[in-house]
Amino acid sequence: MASSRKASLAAPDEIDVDVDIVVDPSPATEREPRPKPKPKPTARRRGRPVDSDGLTRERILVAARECFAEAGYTAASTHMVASRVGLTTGALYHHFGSKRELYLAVFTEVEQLVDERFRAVATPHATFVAKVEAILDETGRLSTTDPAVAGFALSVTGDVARHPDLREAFTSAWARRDFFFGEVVDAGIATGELAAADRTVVLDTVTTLVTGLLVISNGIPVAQARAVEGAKRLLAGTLIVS
Amino acid sequence: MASSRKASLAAPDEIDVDVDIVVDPSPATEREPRPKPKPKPTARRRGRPVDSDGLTRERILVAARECFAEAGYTAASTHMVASRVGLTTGALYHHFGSKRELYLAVFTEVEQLVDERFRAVATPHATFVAKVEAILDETGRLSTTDPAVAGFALSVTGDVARHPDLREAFTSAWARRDFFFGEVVDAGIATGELAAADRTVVLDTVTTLVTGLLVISNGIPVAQARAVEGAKRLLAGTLIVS
Amino acid sequence: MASSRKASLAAPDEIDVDVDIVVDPSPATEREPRPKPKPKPTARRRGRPVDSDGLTRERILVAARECFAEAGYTAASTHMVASRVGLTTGALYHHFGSKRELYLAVFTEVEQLVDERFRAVATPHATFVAKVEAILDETGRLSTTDPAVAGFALSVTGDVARHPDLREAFTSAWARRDFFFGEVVDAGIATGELAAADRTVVLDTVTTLVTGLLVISNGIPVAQARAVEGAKRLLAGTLIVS
Amino acid sequence: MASSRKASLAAPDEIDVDVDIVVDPSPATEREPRPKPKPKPTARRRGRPVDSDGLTRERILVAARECFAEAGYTAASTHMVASRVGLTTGALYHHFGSKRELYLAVFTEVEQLVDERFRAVATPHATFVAKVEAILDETGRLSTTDPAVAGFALSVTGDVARHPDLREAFTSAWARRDFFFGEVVDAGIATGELAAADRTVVLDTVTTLVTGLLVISNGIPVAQARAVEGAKRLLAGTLIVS
DNA sequence: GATGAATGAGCCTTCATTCAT
DNA sequence: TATGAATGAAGGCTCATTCAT
Repeated sequence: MASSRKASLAAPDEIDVDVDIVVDPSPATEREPRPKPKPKPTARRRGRPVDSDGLTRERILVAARECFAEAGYTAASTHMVASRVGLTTGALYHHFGSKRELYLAVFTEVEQLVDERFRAVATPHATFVAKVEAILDETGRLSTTDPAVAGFALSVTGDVARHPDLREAFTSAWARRDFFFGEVVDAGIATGELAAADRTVVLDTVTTLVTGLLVISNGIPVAQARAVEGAKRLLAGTLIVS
Repeated sequence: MASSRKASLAAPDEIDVDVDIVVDPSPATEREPRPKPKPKPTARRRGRPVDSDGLTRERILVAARECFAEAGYTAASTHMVASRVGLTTGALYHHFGSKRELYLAVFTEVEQLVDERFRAVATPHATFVAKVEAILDETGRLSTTDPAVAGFALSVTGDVARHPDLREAFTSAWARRDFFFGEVVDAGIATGELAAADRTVVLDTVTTLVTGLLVISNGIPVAQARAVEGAKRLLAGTLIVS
Repeated sequence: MASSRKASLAAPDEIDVDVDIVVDPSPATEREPRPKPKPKPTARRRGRPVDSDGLTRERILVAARECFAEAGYTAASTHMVASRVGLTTGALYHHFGSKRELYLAVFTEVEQLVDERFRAVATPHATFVAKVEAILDETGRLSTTDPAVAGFALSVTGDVARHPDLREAFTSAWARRDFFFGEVVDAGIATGELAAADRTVVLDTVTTLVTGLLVISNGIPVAQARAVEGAKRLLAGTLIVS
Repeated sequence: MASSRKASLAAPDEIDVDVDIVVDPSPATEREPRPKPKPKPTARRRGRPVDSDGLTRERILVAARECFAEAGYTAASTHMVASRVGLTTGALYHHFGSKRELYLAVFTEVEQLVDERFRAVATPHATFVAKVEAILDETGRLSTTDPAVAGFALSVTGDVARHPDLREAFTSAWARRDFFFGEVVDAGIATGELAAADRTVVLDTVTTLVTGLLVISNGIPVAQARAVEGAKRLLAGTLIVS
């Protein structure tokens, strides 16, 4: 209800082109009790909702993930998250103690999800190159099917750097991913693809690639697809004729 | 006319309020982009020496760069910038019409600086690989000597994605860098190092690498150094034994 | 909020009523988890069905008294009270219609209790001075044994002044105490200790002393003890050598 | 600064204030454009051009004093203070960093004022009794001419007990007053009116009396006047016939 | 009777921005 | 040019209260 007002500005350059930043596929304009199969147009009543299904917490997490991905920690407001779920900010605090806590919860969930996906696609393969290729592919897939996850993953870097109090969970998560990537590299050393001395170098290189892909995806999806291919060919040694 | 707002955005409404308006006698329909008659002192006119103005302006830009790099667009406050220069926020508005304008100015400057540095180190080399290696090295150097620049470069990705109204300058800048990287790739095609058909793939791959390095640098500098090495060896084909 | 679901507790055999379960002097100290409803197996029921209501109600009153004493009307939240009893705020509303009503209930109870204690210690004595001394002593005792009562008694003054809608009960209570103190003074007039003309002066002076003691006690207990002695000696005329 | 606090605590409370009851004839009720800045001879200190309107700060302090006196720390909102001065809450923060800081500033000012007044009236007298009588009289005068000061002075006890972070200034202030009262008592010992052994007892008794008067004044002004008389006669030994 | 979920108002605080000086 | 004061819109969070279950 507060809104209205900026109507006046309306971006004159409606033309807008290209880029078109990612954006969540499910708009959820505002205020709509959205993910509900049964919309129930009436404004929410004061007490406990009739259709409470216990999924609210999960819905909040999803909305929060999108918001943080789209706007970052600071710019994403609790109101933004709440209204996307069709709640008031107060209700959010019934489920999460603070914005920070909410962020951390989203973080944990996302981090776990990404870790699982990477692990799932990499494990079946035997060689380092095959594993990394699978990871790169998965990175692309992730950005496509789950833009919010990718967006969030990107946001994290900046958000955490800026808000020291978010760092706690981040550190452990980063360690976990590092650990996983480490396993991949070690597999390469085992197969002889990599020199043991190059362990950290390779580790950081892979991390850089994946990070770069994640960032790129937030801008131009097509570019990411090509970059994935390029990265794979770089690994395979078929990109540069030499 | 219902302001057609891209449903896509969802981002916060930072958009400058546009309260604007001085008593505008013209009908409301007019949608002036902003009656700001900013002088745009970029182009020096009349031999008039910049009277300290240029000096303060530059100091503000430097401070702003740091702030935006450290905190991101939303979280960096005008006060933070002003106080770093030893001014009050009000004074800022003598040099820049708004936070957004300031950001754009910083952006332009940084983008130009980065472009110049990349160009400077790449040009002397003849081959694609050599050029890219030089760029990668320069990326590392940049992060070390000019963390604010690197930080800002990183922030940009997120900030721009989140604040549609910042996009304008971003698009052109991105195009410029793309253009430069395009030249580098073309050089590779000319030397036969790359297949013409791979142009875009390589372009995006290089971009991804550089982007990844920039992001990484904001977290663990050491990792970046190693990643630079790894990336170079990847290009050279000496990272993976195969 | 973490708040693990309490599910359990239940305690079906809550029927017991007993005499009155004196106010448990050591209720949940602070936000501690729920105070575990003590089973009290040897429940013996009286003829009344007493549905445990009286019990919970009393526990709430005790907790509320403490909270209001500690934090004042505004700052004491319903949550603070509820959690101290091991309930949710919603449950509070089963026993009291509103925070205000709860406050009023506590008020009435406390006021009555104080009145009774003062009356009990003063009555046995015959002279004004003896009665007042007894009251002063009792004030000290009250602050020590029942800090919550003393704290609340003090709080009242301010809370009532600030929240006009609480005034109703206050007025009558004040009248009651005034009435009692009036009796004490009248006793003094009867014995010839006081001049009839001084009635109101003495009345207000005694009130002031007691009030002062109550306030002081909330800060430094020791000081109160000394003040009690001082006041008594002032009455006895042995404080100032003259 | 720990200030001995009883573990059992129970803390005091908002003590009161009540200035109201009668329509407060004071300042701009709400939204008033701005009370004409009464030309208090701007004693511009130091050449520093603090600007002409150094009065706003003072106006805020006055309003805050009233608000805190009337409502206590918790219940007095920044909005309440701001609107009374004809400002928005935001403006408050231009002058005081936080509500707490504002409170502390008011506190310091009030404490100083009270101290000065007490000192001023007590000093001229030679005997303990005379000094105390003067103080008691001044307490009454204070409550009448400056209800906000008296109200605030009273509120302090409760507010400080409840908000530990306000304690800092309080402790020192309390010490200061104690010190002054100590001097008064010492004067009594010097004149032989008091036994040296009774020092603390007398000290606490006087404090209790003054405190009680302050509290009472917030409720029924007339009662206070009578209590002042009663207290003086108690000291003089003419209240009780004996 | 009690819980859990929700609301809506209000609070403290921050911030971009304006404007008189 | 620069400052200082001020505004108005949020923002994060708390709270009394309501109700379906």
